[in-house]
Amino acid sequence: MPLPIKISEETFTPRQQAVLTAALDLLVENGDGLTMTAVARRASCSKETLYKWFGDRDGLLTATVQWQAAKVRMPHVDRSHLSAKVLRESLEQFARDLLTTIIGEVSITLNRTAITHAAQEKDSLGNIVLENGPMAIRRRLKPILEAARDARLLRFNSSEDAYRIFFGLVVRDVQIRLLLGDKSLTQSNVEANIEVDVKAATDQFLALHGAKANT
Amino acid sequence: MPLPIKISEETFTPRQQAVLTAALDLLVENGDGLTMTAVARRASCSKETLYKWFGDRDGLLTATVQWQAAKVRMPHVDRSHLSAKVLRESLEQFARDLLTTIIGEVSITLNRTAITHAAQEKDSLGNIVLENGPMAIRRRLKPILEAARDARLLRFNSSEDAYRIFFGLVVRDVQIRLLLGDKSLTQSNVEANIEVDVKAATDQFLALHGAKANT
DNA sequence: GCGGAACCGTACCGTACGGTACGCCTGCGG
DNA sequence: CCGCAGGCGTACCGTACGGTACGGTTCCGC
Repeated sequence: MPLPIKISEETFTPRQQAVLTAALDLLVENGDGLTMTAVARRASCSKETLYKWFGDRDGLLTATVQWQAAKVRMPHVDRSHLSAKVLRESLEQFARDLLTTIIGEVSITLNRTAITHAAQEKDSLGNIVLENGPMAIRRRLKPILEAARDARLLRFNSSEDAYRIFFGLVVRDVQIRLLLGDKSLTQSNVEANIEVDVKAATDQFLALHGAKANT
Repeated sequence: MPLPIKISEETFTPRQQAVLTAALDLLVENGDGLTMTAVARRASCSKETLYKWFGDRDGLLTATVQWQAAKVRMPHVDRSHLSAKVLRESLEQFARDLLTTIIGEVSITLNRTAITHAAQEKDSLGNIVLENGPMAIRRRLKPILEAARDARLLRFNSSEDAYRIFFGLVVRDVQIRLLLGDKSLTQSNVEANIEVDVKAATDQFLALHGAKANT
């Protein structure tokens, strides 16, 4: 029973959401130690119920990832009143949300799980994470970039390229290092520098693509 | 039996390397379908031998990752004759090597394996990949950046920051998308654009940190 | 109060796989 | 020719876990 790519709102009953929460907690705690027995015990439900609701282990995993991934909220920017100031603030907000998200335990766990899954010819989890992560940001950011270009606040040829540059400037090596378990990048460590990094990335992006840029 | 972080050269006999090759092939083909039985069959050796040589499954995995990761070679740059042209070419070479590496099947497999491993309180594989990937690049790149700053070819405050910006500009969202199994990023797809991306990333980096940059 | 649906808890089954034991072959030093 | 070390192949064991079955309990509609 393949779940839909898009989760609207009440795809799951409260009880089911409690189960998914338990599953996610286990995932965050134990890495992939997500066994059906453990979830059942944690959620105080029977394995039979799990199988009835989610089909099999993969279904439970998919539902969990999907449900959590959909929780990521993007900032909403008013495109009609774009000024240099508003643009900068919007970019900073995007950078801040992006950084805050990727350094979170939940995001790390979800990405790890999806990557593990992708290592087995199964791309469903990867697609969900992609769709709710990078692609969601892209969908939100590109219109803003294009509006800013129309307003002569930015210069670039391809909004796709511009988005990817922004992504790179914000994320850099932070995500891959966290995914690989780099001990020298503690969450608090990165967290403390978020504002600095956000500002730096925005400055750099504007230096490259701002109206006054010579590129 | 923890293996040393650094592999010099003949840590493994040719026969052992054949086994590791088989293990890596299985890893690339089957994702994590690396079972001891499969490796033994592929390498035409007995499981008992595997355990004698590598201790346990983790040891075999570690040896495989370590052995392969150490094969990544970094470009060597002559720091004494830095000119704007040499610097640009060096940066492009770094970008090219970095991109070429991360889009390779082997790199994707190794990173996925290490990330899966990191999802279970085990950071050994992650450390190996980090050490031979991002950190190796950093070690090589930073001296060059600093030399270029001394030669007034670059401007920046922190060479650490400069390295990370370069990394971000080169890698962007390519690696995470590949790790997540993004179908719209085929290897040939990315490969065809390497030269364009390399040039773009270098241009952008120099625009930000080149001597004439206003930042 | 009653029947049934949903669900909990637990016992159970089958399998896959990590790890071990053993029999056999080969090559080599004496 | 003998003994033995190294290694191959295979059979075997124990366990963990996915998936199923079933008895008992709660809750809801009637």
